[in-house]
Amino acid sequence: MTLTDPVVNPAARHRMADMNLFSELHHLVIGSLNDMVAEGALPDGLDFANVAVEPPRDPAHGDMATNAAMVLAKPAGLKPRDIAAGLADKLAADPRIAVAEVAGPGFLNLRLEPAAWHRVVAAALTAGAGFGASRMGQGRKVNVEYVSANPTGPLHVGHTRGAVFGDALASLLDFAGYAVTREYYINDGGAQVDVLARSVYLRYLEALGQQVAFEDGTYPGDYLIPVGEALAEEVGARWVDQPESVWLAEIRDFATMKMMDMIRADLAVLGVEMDVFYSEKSLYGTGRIEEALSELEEQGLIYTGVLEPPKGKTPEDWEPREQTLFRSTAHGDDVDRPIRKSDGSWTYFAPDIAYHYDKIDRGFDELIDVFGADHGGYVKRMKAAVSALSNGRVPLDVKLCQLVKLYKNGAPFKMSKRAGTFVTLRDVVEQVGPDVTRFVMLTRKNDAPLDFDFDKVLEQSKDNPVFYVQYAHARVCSVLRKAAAAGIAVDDAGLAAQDLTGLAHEAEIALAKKIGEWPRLVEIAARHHEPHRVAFYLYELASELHALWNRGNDDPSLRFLQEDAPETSRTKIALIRATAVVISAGLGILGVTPVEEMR
RNA sequence: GGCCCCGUAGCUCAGUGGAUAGAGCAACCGCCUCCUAAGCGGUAGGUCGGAGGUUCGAAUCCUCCCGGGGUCGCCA
Repeated sequence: MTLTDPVVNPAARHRMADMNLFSELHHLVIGSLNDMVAEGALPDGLDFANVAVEPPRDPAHGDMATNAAMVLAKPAGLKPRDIAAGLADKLAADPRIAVAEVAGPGFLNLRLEPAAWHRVVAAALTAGAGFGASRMGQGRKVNVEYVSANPTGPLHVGHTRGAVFGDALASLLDFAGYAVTREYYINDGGAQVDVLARSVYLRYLEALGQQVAFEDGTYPGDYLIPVGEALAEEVGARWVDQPESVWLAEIRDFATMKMMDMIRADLAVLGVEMDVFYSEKSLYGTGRIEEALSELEEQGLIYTGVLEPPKGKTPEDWEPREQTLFRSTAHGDDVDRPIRKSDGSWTYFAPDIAYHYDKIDRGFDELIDVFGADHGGYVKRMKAAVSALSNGRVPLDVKLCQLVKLYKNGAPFKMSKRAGTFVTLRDVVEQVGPDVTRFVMLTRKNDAPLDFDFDKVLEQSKDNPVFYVQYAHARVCSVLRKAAAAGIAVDDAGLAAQDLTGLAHEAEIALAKKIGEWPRLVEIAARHHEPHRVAFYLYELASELHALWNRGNDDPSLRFLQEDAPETSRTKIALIRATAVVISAGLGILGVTPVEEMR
């Protein structure tokens, strides 16, 4: 996926209003390069796609750096430093740029005028929660499928991570300009809901006073007791001593409905709200599965055949078997995959194909599936199916969430259904709250395992990133309250209009620069489908604020409230209020509420 | 054995094809008559698992190898 398109794009002017300094300067650089082409300083027909404007790793190299000269040197047949020098002359004429100097092998380092950073602060105050929102997605329709837990019991910790990840990713994409649908696929069509029904039947008998035994192959969980009771209340004793054929279908529907009510409530506790719950069962008997498969059949991708045994390790009960197969290898999979069981019924893969076909049919431009890491082996065949069904038009990105390891006071906390130490989503949220749960779940990349310590996540110290970020926001609010009490106006509109030329100290500019990174970070995180980047950025932003705050200890002129100097105070308050605006926006994407005080 | 993910400071982890690879913890040295010290500054700590390759430039892309985890035809 490429971010933007080239060169003289009329939309470029509008992007200026986004106040993404990086993309602004990128367009400036590209424009200058075009000028150089027009003047004959560069040959025609150069590809500027790899020209980047980025913050250098070492701040000593300035505020921005571009690799333009090094990328273009070879195709242009010129020395990188010569191109850089020519480009530097052009860029130096821009009012935002204080210094443009050639460095190293041909980097062009740019130092910006403080006013450029002041504009960032004002833009944040003006845009408020919308600061950093991007048009990158151009309204493209994205479907994010997540959680999709079997409707057979309460959500557990693993689901919690997927729920938070998927939800934050959806918010991030929304913020980046996509039209997002949050979706949950209910696996209510397979054998596991029959098991659920039998388990509920036992609880039903129990509710009617019978002694029952839970054998293997049933769910013994207490959460089914009220379901059995509710069923007994509704139908009375009429299914006692009746064969399964009489009650199975009805109890299955009843139980699935109850489970989904519970799951919805669990998600609500976490603050997750789906747009669509899509039932697997609704695909059966309606021709939807057949429709999807006939689409594949027309492409010659369905055949009857015998699979080779897995290479290396052959299962003991392996025997050659003829089955209906999907030629997923034609779309990048390693082996073809069965879509029918030997009894003629569908494998789980068949309705999944139909489900994704339906998503494509609903007009989504991109699909994202969030799965647990144990579904890794499923990725290639799903991508193959989507590729085939959409003729390669719709990309599917599958994000795998690794395990969550639980700790209590530094000691591993083993989960066991039998020992009753099964930790549910609700357990976690009730113990530490939705905000902490959500933030902590995003303090690791999705494909890295996550340690979750019930005690450490509640610790109020800088070791706890949740607290650290919240504290930064609270500190700003504290200053605003004090300022208001001193009669200083601190409304955002007024602060946005404040003259900021007084913000000149390097520690103040450093904070403004961090704020300026926000729009760029949003786009990078969205492009990678990685919401954890938002959490890490917020930590860095909070760190800049805490640093500046403490500089006030040594240097009173850096304190935000300056006695008898309300204008100076307002200037400094504009900076930290802009910081709070970004923290608030970032936390909003993560689904975390910013706190105003922490006492 | 095939496929997927991971391997970066003593520990836990960030890192967008860019310059001398970062943060937190732990260790050591400092900072509160002052907006929340629930915080901040500094010192020290690295063959980015290994070897090739692509590139002007690789922790990042490709190949192979080593180590850890996941997964592997009628469970979803």
